Amino acid sequence: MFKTVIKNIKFPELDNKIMKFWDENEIFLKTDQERQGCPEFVFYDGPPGTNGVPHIGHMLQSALKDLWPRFKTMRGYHVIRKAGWDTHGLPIELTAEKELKLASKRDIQSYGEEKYIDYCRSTVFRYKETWEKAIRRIGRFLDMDNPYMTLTNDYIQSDWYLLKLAWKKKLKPDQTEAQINGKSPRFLYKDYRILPYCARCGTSLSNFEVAEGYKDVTDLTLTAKFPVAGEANLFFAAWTTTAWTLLSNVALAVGPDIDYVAVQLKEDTSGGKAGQKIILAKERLESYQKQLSEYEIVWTKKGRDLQGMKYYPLWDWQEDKYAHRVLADEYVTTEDGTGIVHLALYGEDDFRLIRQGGFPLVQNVDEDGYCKDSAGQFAGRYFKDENLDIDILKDLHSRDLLLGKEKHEHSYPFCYRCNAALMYFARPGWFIRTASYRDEMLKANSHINWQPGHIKEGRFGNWLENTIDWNVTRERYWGSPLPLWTCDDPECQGELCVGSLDELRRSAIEDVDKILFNQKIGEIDLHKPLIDRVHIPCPECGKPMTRENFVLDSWFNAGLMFIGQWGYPSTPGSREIFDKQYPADFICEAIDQTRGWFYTLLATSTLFGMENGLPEDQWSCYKNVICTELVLDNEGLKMSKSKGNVIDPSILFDELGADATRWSFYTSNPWNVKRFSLDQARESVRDMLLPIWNAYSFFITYVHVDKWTPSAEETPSDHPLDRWIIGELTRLNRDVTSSLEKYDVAPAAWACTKFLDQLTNWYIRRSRRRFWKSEDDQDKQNAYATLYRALKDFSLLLAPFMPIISEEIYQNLVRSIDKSAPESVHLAKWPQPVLNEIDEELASRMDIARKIVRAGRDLRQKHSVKVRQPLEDIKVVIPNGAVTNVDGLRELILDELNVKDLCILSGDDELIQLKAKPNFRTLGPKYGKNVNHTAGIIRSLNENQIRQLENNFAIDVEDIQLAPEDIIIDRAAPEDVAVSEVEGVTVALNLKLSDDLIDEGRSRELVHLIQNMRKDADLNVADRIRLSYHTDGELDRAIQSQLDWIKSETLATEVKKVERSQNADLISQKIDGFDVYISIEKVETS
RNA sequence: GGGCCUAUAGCUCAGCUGGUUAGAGCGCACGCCUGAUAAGCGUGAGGUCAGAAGUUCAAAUCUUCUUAGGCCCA
Repeated sequence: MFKTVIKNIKFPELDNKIMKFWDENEIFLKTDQERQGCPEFVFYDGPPGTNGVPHIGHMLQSALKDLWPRFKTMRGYHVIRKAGWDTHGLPIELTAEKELKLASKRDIQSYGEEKYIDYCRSTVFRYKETWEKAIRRIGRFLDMDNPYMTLTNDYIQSDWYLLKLAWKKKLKPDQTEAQINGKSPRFLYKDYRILPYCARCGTSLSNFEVAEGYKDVTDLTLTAKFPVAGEANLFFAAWTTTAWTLLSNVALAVGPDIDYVAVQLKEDTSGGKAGQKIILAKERLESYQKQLSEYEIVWTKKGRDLQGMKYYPLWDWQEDKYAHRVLADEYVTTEDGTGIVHLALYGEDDFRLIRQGGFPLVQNVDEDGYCKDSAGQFAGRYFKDENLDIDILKDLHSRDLLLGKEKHEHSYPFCYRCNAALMYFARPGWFIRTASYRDEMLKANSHINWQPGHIKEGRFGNWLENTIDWNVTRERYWGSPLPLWTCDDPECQGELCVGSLDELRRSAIEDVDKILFNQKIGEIDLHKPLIDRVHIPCPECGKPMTRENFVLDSWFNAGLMFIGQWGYPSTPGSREIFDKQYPADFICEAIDQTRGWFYTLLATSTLFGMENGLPEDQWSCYKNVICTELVLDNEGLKMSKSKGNVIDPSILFDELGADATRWSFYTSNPWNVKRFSLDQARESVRDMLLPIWNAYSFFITYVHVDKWTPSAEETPSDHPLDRWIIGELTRLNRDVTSSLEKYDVAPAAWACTKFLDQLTNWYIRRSRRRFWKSEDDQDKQNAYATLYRALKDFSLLLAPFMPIISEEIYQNLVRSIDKSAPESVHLAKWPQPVLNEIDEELASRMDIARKIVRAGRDLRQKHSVKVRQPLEDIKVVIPNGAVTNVDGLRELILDELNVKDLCILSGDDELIQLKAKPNFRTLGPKYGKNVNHTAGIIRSLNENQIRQLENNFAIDVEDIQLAPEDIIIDRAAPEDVAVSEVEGVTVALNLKLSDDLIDEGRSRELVHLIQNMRKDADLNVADRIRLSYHTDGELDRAIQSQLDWIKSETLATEVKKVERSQNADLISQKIDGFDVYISIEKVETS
């Protein structure tokens, strides 16, 4: 027997109940166990960092990430849903630095590397429980007991495995990169890159940190004169805002297409002596007017013609036979300075050009910000020492190498921690040659299904096209260690990349297990600082090698979770599970991951795939991906603490519950920016949850009255409502299934909303009488069986979306009467749509019936005739081409509109005016420019002509032949008749009231009053009553004429007309202005 | 500065390959219903489709530009 249903449902309480049920019965575990041996559906969960709290955007993520695993489990797949946590990376170190009040790497050194790293480790899981709670609260099934964590030894060894793969792989000799720098052809190689760097803190900064610290400052800028080699009195003029970088100048850059002039000074000026010739961009002449004064242009040349010219360095100690030449590059502009740029190894573009041009890598200011001994008279000076600029300036001036100086205001980055001026410094790092397998990554991308589609060729494709080699290391402390050892002898090139702990054991000089044993955590620990104490004999010279002091980019770390989560390949058993769990069918993250996780997964898995001989379509470790957008507040602003517009997810759960919160994310495309508000989320309760609950509760109420139970061999009903709703259910099943298979959630949700409307506002509404009528006939059985199936299947289809309410309904509708059924809706089979249950013809007839009803209601409203007042007849005109047969649906319409008769009129009734409208779709191609002339003719066609066309005859009008398909016939109602039209369906209601109709209407009013009294008396729907009333005259006549009907409607066993004095319980009411006195009394059944 | 996305009713969003009068839900107004009832239903008002130009017989839809917002990267 079905359990009774709480009318006053509180969804957050239902959440508790169902989640408790899941826990106690280990439903999640069973989704794993019961699908063992089934085909795998592979889902990868991206690892969030847990030193921050989850926000509403993560709820969107969770809602989506939970949907497909549930769906696929029901579809018969085995789905592993392993949680993951990102436990490395800069955010953790920044938190630690802040809390320990450490401002620099030097501070960290003096605090103690080991203590610092211990502290980092201790903060990693600070909000892990908060995360776990939020994930559970939204009803997500996720294995958080066995998560993958990037800090484990198994995971780190996966890092090592992949790095070793890259290290072993070499460029082919014909690949150009090998020629450029003559460096290691390995796919893992050491190089430099320019990073924002604080010399005082000894730390490079992330872009984000740099952005924190820009300030407007006034600096002394100067324009130096570089003497052209072999030409007396000819100089290049180059401008700089950082005089100290001149100490490391190695080249000058010009724009290839920029016009440069050599101007000869006519007199001595502050910038030079008469006769000297200065080279600068023509466009910049004007701004040097003061220094140049009177001059003459000697020649004009394009920048590219200056390329290769040699010049003398500003100081003797800078001499280097490979340096001090001019090169041309597009990046040079004439926006400021002289249009000639001095290059030193303290800028990103500089670095690129210096490298491309094969210039020496000179840095005369060291990483502490002091001039090196090689910097002549400036050795030992601090780079931002104010006098340094002035001394350089004076020195140049004294040797007539200064064209000009001025104060210049610009914005310059400062260290956000210590306020010192930053410099851009070349830092070492280890790189993976991603650029050399760009084409392979593009091929891999071609096999990925992106939602939304434009990401594939757009944002992500563009990013791949522009891939440069990937710096996978950071000069930090807390992270996966780079497993690369290089020879202590600087002359020796020996290096070794270690691919696993076992390999390290075999290779190391020391006893690895002893050195790496971390007392505090009681196990081997591969992190710094222990790993730094391991040495390996050099394969080249046999001397000891020391580990390169880097940790891995945490993006690299996270990017190889496809092997890392199993600890592949070093963990026993990982190969077997990896083979089954690669590649992922589905991942889902926010759009910022195109440069993050989406990219790093692809970059690592493509390398992995190529090296392991996987086919091209498996180079990407994910096949389908949904990119979600941001969740904003209802003003379209980013939620942030400072604006105070953050919606705490727990508020949603406490007020609305998990299902409603989830649903509010499913109803719009997740790849569009979502404006989110609590009010909007509340709509999910009102629009979906309550109507579902009401429908379910309605069913249970009547099932209890009739003690109905489903039987195994239901004969299919031929009632049109039943056949129709089953067809719509099947259609829903088909549409939801295909949408979800395409990873397109919103249309699936919309289809559910539409079905719910059809179920509640039409099927149940129109079937109510079938449930409450007293005969227990086949029709009633059919109604029960149909509604039962609709609710049951609907709950199955909703299960991936709203796991709670669907579980509750399933438990009652299925499990409470069939203990052999799957224990949970989430272990049940997804219903298979039987497509021949969709009767398209019936569906379109039903559609017309609903339109007729709408038009009829419209008329009643316009003429203020209540639905309780029966009317004689309704006339309906249905457009040509539509189904004219409403047989079987006639009763529905009559009942809904409370009319006695319905007649379908042929199209030529006087009710209707025929109008022809041009069908541009066919006319356009036929008439082209003359389409408007033809359209005019069509609009002025008379009814006869239209009828001819309607009857499929072509006609000629004004020499133009019109075909039937050229017009669209519009049946409009003339303004002055009581007629209404809804989407082509026109109806007329007969509003004339006969005495009989009036009597009927009044007795319906009486029934209405009695029903209200039943409700007020708290009677059960099946309780019988005795009815007493008093009235006279017209109203009494009406009651007498409908007595039997009134009795059956109100379940009155007897009706007594009484005098007012006879019964004190009589309650005074009014019907149509007549007084009536009524009392009811419940009949006690024995 | 570059790439990508977005702009449609008061709000949140649909609108496919150009083609009838641009749709839905919410909100609002009015009304209905009441044997799902601290629910339910209907009708109505409300739009120069961000702006401009172009292609076309025809543009919310295609092209270009502009404006505003967003994300990512420099």
